[in-house]
Amino acid sequence: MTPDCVRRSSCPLSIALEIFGDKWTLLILRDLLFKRATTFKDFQASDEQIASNILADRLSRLSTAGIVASDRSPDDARVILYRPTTKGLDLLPVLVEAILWAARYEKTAAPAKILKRMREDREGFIQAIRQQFPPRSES
Amino acid sequence: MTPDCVRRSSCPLSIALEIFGDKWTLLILRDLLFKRATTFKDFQASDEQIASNILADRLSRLSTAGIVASDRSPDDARVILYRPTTKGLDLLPVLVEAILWAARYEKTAAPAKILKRMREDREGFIQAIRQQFPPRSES
DNA sequence: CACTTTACTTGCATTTTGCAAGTGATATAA
DNA sequence: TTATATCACTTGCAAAATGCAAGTAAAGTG
Repeated sequence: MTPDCVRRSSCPLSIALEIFGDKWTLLILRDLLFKRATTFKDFQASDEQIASNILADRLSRLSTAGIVASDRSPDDARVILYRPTTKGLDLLPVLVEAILWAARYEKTAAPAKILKRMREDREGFIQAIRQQFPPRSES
Repeated sequence: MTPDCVRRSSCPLSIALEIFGDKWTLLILRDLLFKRATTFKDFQASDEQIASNILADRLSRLSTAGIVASDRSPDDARVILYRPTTKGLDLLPVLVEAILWAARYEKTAAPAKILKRMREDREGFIQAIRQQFPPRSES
């Protein structure tokens, strides 16, 4: 993947794609935001079976990009707890639009109820998820 | 890239990413929708300098996925004219959200005027672009 | 009829991905 | 205290995707 410092162009879409334009990055964000994944193990447990080296790489990039933050668990010093920053939460509209598009045109397992909610009250849906993540200083 | 027939999971986001989760696919769509690119040459002319083999591969995937359609030019039989289908136009919200996100958090060359329009009248902005593409039977 | 243009394709080097098997630090059980 | 398990990675290597430069066929131009 392209490092942050060398950009193909200054087009916002191109820059966005250099940050999350791959098969895994937004899926990690999905687990973080929708499935409340917090640990490395949680992310490894998703259906898509991400390889541990790729997961480690993506988490580190997301962290560098300021999209996720992490701390060691106070209960177990082995565990690292990942959480979205505001910049990460602000990717929710992108996730929602991508999900709605795929659900409209492809055969997916998206629950009809959630899709309905997303479609009919996009803002409310996004706000409900945001509220699950308490504001922090470094976010 | 993953072929359409073998899916990692039935999650809509995962499926969406199998279709456009790479560094180039959405940029091609950007050129098609925002810059009115119609020919192979037009797409090659973008700032990001896509390699011709990758461009050919992505156009063929987009075509297979039903996101773009193409016809030979009536004026010049060498030229193939690409255009978005409805399914392609329906990716506009994803593009817009990605652009707004990048413009908010990264240094980009996005014109302030267009961003303002996108932010303040997302629906109108999208509709204005849609109307530039007349409806067709195969779209 | 030579020359150019268009939309690709081909061959090959480089980079990224994916898989399986570690590793070190910490926790837990005996 | 020691053995074992768990957690968050790392490492090595094969396979796939990407990027570059050069080529090609079909069609248009002077």
